[in-house]
Amino acid sequence: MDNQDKDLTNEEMDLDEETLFIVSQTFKALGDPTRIRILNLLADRECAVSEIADVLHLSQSTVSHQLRFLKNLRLVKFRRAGTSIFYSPDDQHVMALLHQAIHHACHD
Amino acid sequence: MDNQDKDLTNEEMDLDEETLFIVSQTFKALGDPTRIRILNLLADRECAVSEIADVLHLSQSTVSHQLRFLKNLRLVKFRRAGTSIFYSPDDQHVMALLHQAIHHACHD
DNA sequence: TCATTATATGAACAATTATTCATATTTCAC
DNA sequence: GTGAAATATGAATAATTGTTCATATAATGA
Repeated sequence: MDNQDKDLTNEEMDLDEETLFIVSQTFKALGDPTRIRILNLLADRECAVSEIADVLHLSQSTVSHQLRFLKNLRLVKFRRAGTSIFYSPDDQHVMALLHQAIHHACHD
Repeated sequence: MDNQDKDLTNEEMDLDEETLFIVSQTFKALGDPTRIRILNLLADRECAVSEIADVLHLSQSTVSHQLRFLKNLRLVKFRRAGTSIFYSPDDQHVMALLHQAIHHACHD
């Protein structure tokens, strides 16, 4: 029996390559403490790069690199305001996953 | 203002180190295609190591290594039956995260 | 006990990744 | 335009990680 032979939802069968890629990329994005801290901060409020660096005690370069990572996956968006660039979350699904995981880690 | 000064839920503030570690470890576990495929299979049914290897076309060693990884994080449990060892999921929260992510990847 | 089957483990290797340092780019005020 | 401030980028490095190969351990049946 292969994937085409069932009309159930796909989730109990072997995943196609694209889905597998998207899912693993998404979780990989959330699998680093620095990115978790950045997203968790942005969940609270839109922040400029330097602000993130200050609040989280990270170098400007580190923050910028990680924001590029998150931007490439469309997990954050940004707007320019003068010389500053303000970042905010751009994927409610992923933010929900993060929120859930934090909640479970805190309460279990 | 530091973390003790608010009585809101913690999730909008900087995370303590332990929570950060647990959350990032959890997502790291889900951040690899092989582990995702294994967990997704186990979500459907309890499986022996060799069965996982066969179904997913992976080497016995790879499966065993990844199961150890998942076992260390208490994401799977196992029972022995003769010379076989059957694995199954052991963390409903993490399985829920995986299920959600797959669902979103498939439907968005 | 011995051979067989199933699983686990350790070392080695290639690949990926997070951070740092130095420097480039962009915008604005003057 | 020039200088200053904010952000982005590239190269280099150290650390982590996933797989493979070879071998060890454990349970079974004869």
